[in-house]
Amino acid sequence: MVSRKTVARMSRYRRLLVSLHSGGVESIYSHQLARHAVVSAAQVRRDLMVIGYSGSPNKGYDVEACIESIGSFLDGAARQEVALVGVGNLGHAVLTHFVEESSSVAIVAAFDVSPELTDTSIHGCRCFDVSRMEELVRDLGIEIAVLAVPGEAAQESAAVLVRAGVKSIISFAPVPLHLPNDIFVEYMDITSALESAAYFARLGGHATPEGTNGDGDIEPMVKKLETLLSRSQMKLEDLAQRIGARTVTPGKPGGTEVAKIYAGDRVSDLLNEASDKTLLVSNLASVQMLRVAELMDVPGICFVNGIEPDAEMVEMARENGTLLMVSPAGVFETCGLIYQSVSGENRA
Amino acid sequence: MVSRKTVARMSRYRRLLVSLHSGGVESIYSHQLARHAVVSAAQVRRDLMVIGYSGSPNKGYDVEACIESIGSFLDGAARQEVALVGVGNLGHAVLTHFVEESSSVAIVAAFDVSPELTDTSIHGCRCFDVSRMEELVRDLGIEIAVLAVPGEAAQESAAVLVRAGVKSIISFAPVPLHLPNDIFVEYMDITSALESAAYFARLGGHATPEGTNGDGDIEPMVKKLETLLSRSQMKLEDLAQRIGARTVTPGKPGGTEVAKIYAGDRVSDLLNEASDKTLLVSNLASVQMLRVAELMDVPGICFVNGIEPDAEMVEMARENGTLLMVSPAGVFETCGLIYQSVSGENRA
DNA sequence: GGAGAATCGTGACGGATTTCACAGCGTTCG
DNA sequence: CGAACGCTGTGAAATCCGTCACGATTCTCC
Repeated sequence: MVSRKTVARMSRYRRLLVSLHSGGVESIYSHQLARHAVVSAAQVRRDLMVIGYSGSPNKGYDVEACIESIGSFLDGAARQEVALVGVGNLGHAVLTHFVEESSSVAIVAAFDVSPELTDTSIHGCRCFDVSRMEELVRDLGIEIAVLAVPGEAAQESAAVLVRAGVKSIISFAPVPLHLPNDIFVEYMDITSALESAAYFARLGGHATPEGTNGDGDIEPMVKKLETLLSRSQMKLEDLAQRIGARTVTPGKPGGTEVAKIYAGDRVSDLLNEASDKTLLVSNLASVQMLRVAELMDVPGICFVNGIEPDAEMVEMARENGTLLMVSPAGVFETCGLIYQSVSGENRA
Repeated sequence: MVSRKTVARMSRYRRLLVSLHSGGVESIYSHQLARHAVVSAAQVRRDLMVIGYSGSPNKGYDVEACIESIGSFLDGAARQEVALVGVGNLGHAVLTHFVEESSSVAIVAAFDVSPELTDTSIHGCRCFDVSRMEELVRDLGIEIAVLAVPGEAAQESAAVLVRAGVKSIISFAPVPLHLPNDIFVEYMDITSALESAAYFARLGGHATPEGTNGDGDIEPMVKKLETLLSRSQMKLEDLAQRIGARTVTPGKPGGTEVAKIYAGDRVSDLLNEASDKTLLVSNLASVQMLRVAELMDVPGICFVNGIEPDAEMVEMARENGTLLMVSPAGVFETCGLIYQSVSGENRA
């Protein structure tokens, strides 16, 4: 019996893998996937073990095959159809979420009490009056429902759905549902989530001691950071996002991995240290820096303190295919953020 | 250190207690609250122990004091303010959810990229351009944020929020967030939830063996059901909802507890068995039944198979203050549902 | 007043889930 | 060609969480 949490992680893995695959990634190691999914590497390996997919020790997991494998575990033979109950704001939001998804689950019918919605079509999904719900759900053989109705109506709607043959319910209503215990219920309780969030916000740092990062050993810090960076398969663009920097000019198409960070503007050091996988962090937005960057094939530069490069530099960077980003923080903070972003991350 | 799940349950308890309190309930036993919250009685007691609230062995927990106590645990000294990022359908839905809530958390500002939303007010919440987010969040000292933006924008928004001092984030985006690990993140991932739901729907009954219901002993079945019913403090109206029956005439104001079920139409038995806390389940919609009901002070009758009482009966029932409901299912199914509803319930 | 029944509080226990740690194995480099 | 490296797969340990079971307490009813 595979647990609820494991299944949820599978879904997450698949989404990440699909995204990576479309980005051209062919194979991936457990710790890389772990980083993307924000879980531990051991967790990834164990989860993939559960579904019986094996990677190779030297190439890691084949992304395509792994997606396939998760698919055969998560998805049924036929596409599974979902009913949506309650077409208010939340219902609309849920529908919007799923128009693009060509996944193996699809919302095929919506129900609401409001007469003006009846027989309209929203994002390609037909809306019926709630009085026809039981009949339709039963006849269509729908076994999954999303409950987006007010709390008062939730229990009753759920009871009707279950009677019509629904096996799984996702409820946004802030009330516990009383249902037979072979019905799967997933609560998405915003109120409760907010109150929890408030509690933990007030509590302040409940930081898990960053400690040894699961697998790997602890190395001298510099070495470690480099290793982590190169392992993380992190693209310049990702990094920019993670530290909240704004990208001014795009880098080379397809993105570039970053394996090293150099902070400073000492050209001599730079000439020694920089490589084609180095991100330059500098508070000196001069053409000079760009020239050095081009010389050393440095793929990206991050200016700090919110310093904007002038038009000439932007032009030059664009021509060279050098990625320029601007971080509002200072050198120290920027480096700190990057470090944190790579080494000490929140694990769900 | 109190766990995430416990905190979430606290929130749930409080909401239920508040609702019960406004319904006139003064005190409550652990197993009653447990039933409402769909958890085990032991769980309730342990949770309340955590926050240091003590009930009395004979009266159970004082509802008002308990609400108070949970409040002092969950809520901070000052009201905590929340920022909403992304004012699409989902954002609207979240705002709607919270207009009525006069709780200790409040959404005070919303942010969106869309210029036409800027400086509008939605449900009394001012909407700003996202460019001012960092500044405003920092200046207002907001530490909690709800992230209702598309997946692509989630990581960047989160980074900005954290830089502005946010400690807790609730994210609806279907991507894991890479953040320092002293930031609390609660994911409300609809996609993942749906895929899990699909998986478990297909899997069919993963029923937890209903087993001994936590505390109490196992008694002969009839006795047990009665005990459970009387313990459950279940009102006729609740029961109707839970089995998906439609209420035709209301019962006595304030509702009536139901402690016993009698199914059948043998008047002689009925005269022996029925009490003022019995629900009659019958497939015979005759005036005769109503007379007996009145005679025995039976508070409610449930007709099965969707049989509608005629106008005369409805009139009579209304006069007598007898609650009439109609269940679409047969006697067997209705009884089964009630039984299930009382004894074997899904526990989240 | 004492027996009985019901409840709460809590230490002990057990199951589930995650992490640790290491064997096994292909790859790379000297 | 052998040694070192880095990864996967997995048994074992650790941790978290919920349940059980029982003593303590209070009320009710002879």
